[in-house]
Amino acid sequence: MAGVNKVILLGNLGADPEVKHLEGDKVVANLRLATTESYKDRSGNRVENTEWHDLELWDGQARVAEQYLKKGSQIYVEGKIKSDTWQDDQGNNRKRTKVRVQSFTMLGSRTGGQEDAQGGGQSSPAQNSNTNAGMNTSSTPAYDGNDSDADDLPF
Amino acid sequence: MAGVNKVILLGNLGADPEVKHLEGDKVVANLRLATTESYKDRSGNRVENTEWHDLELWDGQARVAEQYLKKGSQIYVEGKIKSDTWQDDQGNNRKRTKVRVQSFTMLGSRTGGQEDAQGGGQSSPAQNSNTNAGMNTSSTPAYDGNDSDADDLPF
Amino acid sequence: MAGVNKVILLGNLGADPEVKHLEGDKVVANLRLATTESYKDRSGNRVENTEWHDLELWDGQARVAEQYLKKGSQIYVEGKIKSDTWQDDQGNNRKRTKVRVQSFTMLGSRTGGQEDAQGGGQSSPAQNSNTNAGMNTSSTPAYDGNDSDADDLPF
Amino acid sequence: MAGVNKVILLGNLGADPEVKHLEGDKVVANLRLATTESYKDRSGNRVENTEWHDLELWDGQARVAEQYLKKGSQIYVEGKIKSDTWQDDQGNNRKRTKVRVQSFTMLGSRTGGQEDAQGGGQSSPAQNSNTNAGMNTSSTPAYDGNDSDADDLPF
DNA sequence: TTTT
DNA sequence: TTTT
Repeated sequence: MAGVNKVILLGNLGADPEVKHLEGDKVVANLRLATTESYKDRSGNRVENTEWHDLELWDGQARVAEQYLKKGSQIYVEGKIKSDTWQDDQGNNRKRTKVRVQSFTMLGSRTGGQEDAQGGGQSSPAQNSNTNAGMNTSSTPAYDGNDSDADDLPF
Repeated sequence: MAGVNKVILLGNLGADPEVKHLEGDKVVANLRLATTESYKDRSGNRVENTEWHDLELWDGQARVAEQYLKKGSQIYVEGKIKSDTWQDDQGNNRKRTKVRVQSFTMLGSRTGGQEDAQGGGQSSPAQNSNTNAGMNTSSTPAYDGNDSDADDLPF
Repeated sequence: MAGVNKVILLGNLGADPEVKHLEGDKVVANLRLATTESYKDRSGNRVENTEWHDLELWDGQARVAEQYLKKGSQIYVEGKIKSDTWQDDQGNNRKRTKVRVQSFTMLGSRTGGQEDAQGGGQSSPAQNSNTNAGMNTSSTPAYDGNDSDADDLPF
Repeated sequence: MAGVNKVILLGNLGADPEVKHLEGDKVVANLRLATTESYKDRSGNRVENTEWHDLELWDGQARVAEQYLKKGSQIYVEGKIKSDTWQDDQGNNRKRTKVRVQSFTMLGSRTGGQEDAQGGGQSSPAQNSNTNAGMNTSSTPAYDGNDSDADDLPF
């Protein structure tokens, strides 16, 4: 009965977050995350393999994502697999799988250049560096996922 | 560039493994795994939520699954998310997500009764217990996923 | 700055939990958990290797452990590594490392026999089975670690 | 019997790797890794908490670490907890816990400046950025931990 | 002793 | 000291 459903991802965003502000103060953000593995094949050639993940974040997490993440951002994510199933117009069973994010940590950005990878707005000089500013949406375990509490935003 | 794509699951099989023996000694097994979380809602009622995962195992792993797993088996799984994308008859982009298993460990079975949850064939009395016989397809990290080596089967 | 410190264990308790009730309603439980890996060495002999872990649980988690866990219990654990450092009588720097548990799930018990591995008290027949009764101290992510709330106990 | 003993860390090195070349081509590297969590306490003050981990890497992994890691490097690590126990001069039981690394991925470096944190030699412009050059010691699961194969070095 |  |  008891189960475990845990996903750990580390990769880069393929696009800016898509954020929807719903009624009742609810917010949802959808992210496209690429995780790339690279290895040598038999002939010794380096091969790269990229997997694209659909991430879904809610409320506090979504707001942090909206403010600080953008195309190219590198993040570490913990979450769980969550599938939606429905019937399409032809009556076929359809399924779409995404990762429901429970916490994430910003690691840096690949965009390079002088733009601020963390989305601007911080006054702390430390976080204005382009490299690995490091920010965790749930650094203290006691509030993991408790994203309805705006005061829990990590800054 | 470097990425992490890791899935950790613990749950029970919804059906016996579906195994296909392909040419060239290759074997693939598909499993349906349920992970159930349960929690109390606002009204204090216990709610259960089951997620179904499509697992894919190859070669050595698939052979172990074929021999020892069945409907009801409880397993711990490590793997990665892997999606297939294609166009359907109507030209729509389709996507199917599964978990490519890298290693798994048998924990027990929910089938109860006197049947042998481990699929029979073992002579060890210890492993004939219905509960938590415990078997790992890749107990030693050096061979994690090296499932082309039949000698690496864990028994 | 941002970091990840995560431990995932699955094993059996070597002894009953040691529980201390402190002032101010605080409770701490210490567990000894064995994780065993087994593999074949070069000569093809099966080798078993057991690692012993010191687990520390607080408050709600500790209370669940006290009630339901005992020597032999099989559990799945998520937590983090946490070290205490101090100077001993001779002025040497000493360090003791343990795993601070954030959530755990009961998987079953190896005690066999007719005793109720889950500590008794449940009325649900499903949970009275000796096998894998399955109970999670934080099945819903929103309350992971929120162990100060007695109402969050999973039953 | 079957067990799981898994550690996932993401942090920065507190010092350059200490590498010992042993007889028979064996190499061992020891790393000091800091994982920092930060959270707000009740008064709303940001608190930082750093845990220091002793990492041990062998052979192929150790050689990669020696070449490419240094003080300040940010890495993602998978491994397992491993303790040594012994008796000290006074006959007391002593225990030292470390993390035996199974795979790691370089994420970047905090050293800044013009030095190439990844050790130089890459021609890909993407990898010449000082940030998040990304390199994985075992990108393909089939060789996780198979560090006796020098050809498995990821470049 | 890292990092921000 | 667990478990098989």
